[in-house]
Amino acid sequence: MGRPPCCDKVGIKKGPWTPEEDIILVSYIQEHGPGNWRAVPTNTGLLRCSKSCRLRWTNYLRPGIKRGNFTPHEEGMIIHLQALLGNKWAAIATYLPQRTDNDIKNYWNTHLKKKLKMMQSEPQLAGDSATYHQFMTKPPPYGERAAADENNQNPSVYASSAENISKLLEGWMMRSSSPNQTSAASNYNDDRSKFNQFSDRSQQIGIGIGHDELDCILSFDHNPTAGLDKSSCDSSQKGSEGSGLVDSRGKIEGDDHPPLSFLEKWLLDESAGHGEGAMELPSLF
DNA sequence: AAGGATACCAACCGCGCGCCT
DNA sequence: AAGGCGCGCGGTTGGTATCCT
Repeated sequence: MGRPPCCDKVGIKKGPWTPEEDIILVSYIQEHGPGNWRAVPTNTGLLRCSKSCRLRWTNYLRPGIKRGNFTPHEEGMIIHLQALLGNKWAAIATYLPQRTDNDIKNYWNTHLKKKLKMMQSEPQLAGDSATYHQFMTKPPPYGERAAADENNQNPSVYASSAENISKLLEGWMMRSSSPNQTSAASNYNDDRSKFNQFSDRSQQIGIGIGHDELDCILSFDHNPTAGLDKSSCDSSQKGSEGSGLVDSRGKIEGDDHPPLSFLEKWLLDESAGHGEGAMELPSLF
């Protein structure tokens, strides 16, 4: 028996999502919460597969997602967790609640795998943790925009999902109102005002994202370390199911972590003690 | 300046698991 | 108990951006 397609292929749109589609999806999820993905395309009229909707939400639109460069600490966590768990990106992502499994997977494939390969080709580096740290944190020789931007603390680097929503909303509002309104801008103040616009507008159209929630989201953009303390946003996130740091799968707050108490302890200690500071190799492995 | 090479990342695809009937 | 269905996960691809020659 062949497996039936997850959704009717006829009339299903593929490829990049448009701002309009994002708006529709976000507003629907804000109203109904994530889940029941099968019903999303039919209820919203989106010509997208349910899978595509879920993916778009979890990897891009979900609030609390930190995008852009990974901190050395995050790198360290990924490396160790990957060594321990293998390519269980979803499991790894539970320890990095601001990152999506897709993001981690991409980062591993494009950056870390390469770094580790270089490590293996220069094994003398591995024996010296200070050198290792230097090696792990130095930017790769080529095309490492993220690492360069890290030093600038460029707000646009930490582009949260809210910023994405803001951007798409900006375009949406430009179309739906005056065509000569704001052009694309990336500085903090512009973002700030866009967030306020978005918040106001969202209230009007019933999406229901308040200023507090946007403030919380903004804090991820401009204070990356704050993300490690997820309690900082709990109050404003609790109300919206699956829209907080905890993804729709609810893995973070649950007790279903893998039995990694030793590692877990280290990770928690690292988070508490180091923030995004220099990664140091624990003597665990 | 232009074309090729490389890097990055959003999105797709197919499979497996678990729940429900 | 078995099959159907929906969701989640991991691997992969394709488009775009950036860098190099």
